[in-house]
Amino acid sequence: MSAPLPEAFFARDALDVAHDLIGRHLRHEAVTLRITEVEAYRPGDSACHGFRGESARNRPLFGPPGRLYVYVCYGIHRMVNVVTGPEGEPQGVLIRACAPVEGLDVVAARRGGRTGPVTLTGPGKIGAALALDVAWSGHPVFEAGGVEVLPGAPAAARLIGPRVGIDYAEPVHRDAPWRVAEADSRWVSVRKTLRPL
DNA sequence: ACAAGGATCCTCT
DNA sequence: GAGGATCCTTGTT
Repeated sequence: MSAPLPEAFFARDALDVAHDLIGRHLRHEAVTLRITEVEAYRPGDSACHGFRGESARNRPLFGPPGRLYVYVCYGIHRMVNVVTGPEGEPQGVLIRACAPVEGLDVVAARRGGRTGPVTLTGPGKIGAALALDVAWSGHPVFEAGGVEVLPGAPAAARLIGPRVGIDYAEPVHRDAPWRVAEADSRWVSVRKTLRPL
């Protein structure tokens, strides 16, 4: 039994938190996952949802750190972020892929009868596996009893590369190596644009 | 009230 | 490797 990482863990720049989150655990009820791939979205970043100001959807991004920011993408997928940095600055880390630790049977049951092996590579699959929706947006991850980020074991060997699906961003942000993944893990998406740290 | 587009996923070839 | 699915959020009339 380990306590969740404290609020202060998330009160840093999104890129620092992104690197430090690889190998940590994400738990919701019976399901525990090890984080294997993330992306940092930062203040002044034209790919960040907070770049064009605050709205009802992205409000948690501007709030204090250590809270979830959950939104719906393409009308289907629930994307899970953890807010970072000081209150007032829009920044956070998107969870893109995980490895199963516990509760894989529950995850499989949540896949709506879909056949084939359960995969956790891709942000939409993480939201589904943890049964999160936008009602969880704003929920703290440093308190026991809901969604928790646990210490796990940080990964020393990492890969970095550009983020996925943000071609609309300014080139300086589009090409920035703000995606981080665990090296030597099969639970990583879009591997071809990643390189050793 | 409406139209447009999206930090994706899955199923083909 | 390419294209369609699918529906919520946002900004504009």
